[in-house]
Amino acid sequence: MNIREFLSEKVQAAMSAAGVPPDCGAMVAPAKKAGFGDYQANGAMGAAKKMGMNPRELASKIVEQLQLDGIAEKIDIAGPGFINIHLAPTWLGEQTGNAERDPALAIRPAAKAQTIVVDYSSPNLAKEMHVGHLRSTIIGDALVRILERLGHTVIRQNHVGDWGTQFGMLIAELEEKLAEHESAGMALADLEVFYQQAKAHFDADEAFADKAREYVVKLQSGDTEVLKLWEQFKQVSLEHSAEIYQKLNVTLSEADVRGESFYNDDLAPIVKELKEQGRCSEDQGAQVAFLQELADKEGKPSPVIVQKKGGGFLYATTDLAALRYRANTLNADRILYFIDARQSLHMQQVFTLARLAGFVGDSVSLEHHAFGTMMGADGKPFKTRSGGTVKLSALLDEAVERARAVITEKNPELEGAEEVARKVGIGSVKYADLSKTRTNDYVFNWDTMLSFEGNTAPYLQYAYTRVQSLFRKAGVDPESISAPVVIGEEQEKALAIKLLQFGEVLSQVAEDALPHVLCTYLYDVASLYMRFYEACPILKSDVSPELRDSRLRLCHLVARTLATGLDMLGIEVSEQM
RNA sequence: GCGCCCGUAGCUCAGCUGGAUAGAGCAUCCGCCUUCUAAGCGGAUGGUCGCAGGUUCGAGUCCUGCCGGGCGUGCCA
Repeated sequence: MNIREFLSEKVQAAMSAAGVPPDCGAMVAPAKKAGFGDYQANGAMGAAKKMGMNPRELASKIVEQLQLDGIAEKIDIAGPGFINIHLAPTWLGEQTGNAERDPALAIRPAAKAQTIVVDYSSPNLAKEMHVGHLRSTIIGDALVRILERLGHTVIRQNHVGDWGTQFGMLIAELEEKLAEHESAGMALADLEVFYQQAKAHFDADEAFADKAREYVVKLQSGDTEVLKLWEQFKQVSLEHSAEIYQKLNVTLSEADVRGESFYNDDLAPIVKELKEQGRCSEDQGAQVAFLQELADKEGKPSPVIVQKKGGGFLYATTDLAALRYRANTLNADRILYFIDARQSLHMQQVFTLARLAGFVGDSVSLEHHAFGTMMGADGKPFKTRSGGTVKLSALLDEAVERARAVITEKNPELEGAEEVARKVGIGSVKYADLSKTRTNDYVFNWDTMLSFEGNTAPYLQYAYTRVQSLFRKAGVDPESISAPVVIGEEQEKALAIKLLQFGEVLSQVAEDALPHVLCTYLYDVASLYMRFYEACPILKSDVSPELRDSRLRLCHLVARTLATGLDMLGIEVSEQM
């Protein structure tokens, strides 16, 4: 049940019956404040304006036509012409009962199942994943889970950085380590250190630098020995990433890796085709496409270099190849990119050029979902005191450590505390990032990221365990309860309405790619549940069996909504904590 | 210079197609555990929504200008 959609249709029908032109929207939305009903329709005011009528008068005409028998218990008109709808508890009870019984939680799959390519995480294999990779990885993964849940075919693409000049240096360094009888795994145990060593070596040793440059050329021309070294490097680095993904509970696997190197053979043909189409031309020795579509105020076109002076290719070329592959070979209807906002112009250029060149059809939706840079407390890009970046694995370990300490303090008897600490710690870090929508820069803070109170993952996880605890104590299988759901107390009503909005929230999140909307929703559910829990006794002796069962069913729907919603965010729940 | 993003409570952030008295969390203060898990609940304090105009029945939301911050802006990705 999508209440909003349902009421919209009803109000729309009443509006046309009242003589309102069809282009005036019903403007139905959940009421902003208690006291204004449960849902409000704001369309009357705009329509009255258009029709030259008194808005309150028109509102009352619409209300006369509004057929909500059995659905609304009261409809009133307030202020300049707001129509406030008070839903009937009996109807809400029925709807909630239906949702509780439905294995799909009354979530309807998307009207049209699409093929959606999601580009996310995409770390540079030359270095270890750091906190800056968190957003792309986590937000992308949440979207992937949500889209799949709604029935779409999702193709994950981990566009790892596994190509380019720096790899010559890294491979040359690796070769020397291997000659010293070190295994690749050992030499690359710490990618950060290895990278720094290689860089230092490169800067200090002229002969080594020459070899590094030579290896770049050999790599690109397919030299088997060099390729073998590269493969080894890549393998060890991917294992590092896989470890992080597992810790993070992210669904990416090695099968989703489609790195830059994958498109190597497509680059020359891409440029060739652009040339043939007359979309790029030589300028200062490079091949450049000038995009009039992205011209500035003075009409100066936006330049995109697709081939360097020396003949080498750039990331724009690679991204064009990737776009073509995703649109044509993977047959995407939508292609989503979860990448840093600093690449906004680049993405815009590539999207524009790909469309112009016909690499991507008009029907394919290209979406760059950008987010800002992680900043330190000083307002500068986030670094540790020593100037390095914070490794993702260190952050996650710290999070689990802190969660363990809290558990020891709050619930020393807890069985499986280690597992719970993991879920709470990791969940906190993920939720802290997922719950913010900021497209601009955001500040990294250990304490807010690892807080376990208020609007955090543990709050939601805790609400879930409270429900589970009730069922353990009652010794009842929630599926076996047959009593109807009866909505009596205001806390029950508020909770029921919120629970029925799950589906509409998911559709919005899928469309706008904004997981924080789901976070806010789940927090609301948990919060309303806590209030309900305080106000409405369930297993106490003075509660009638019918009321007890009704409330247990409400609890059951809460638990399933929270578990399902958190799962879509990639956050796990525990039976106890 | 030009372009993109942003400016909401002491701090971190919500605010959906413009709607009613701008909301949470943290922090601070006051209450609530002999009965369903206190990682909780109730209450209080706290805001010229950067500034100035404009559009209209109505603007945090849309438009213009300014101030402030971040990022990008031809051969790294």
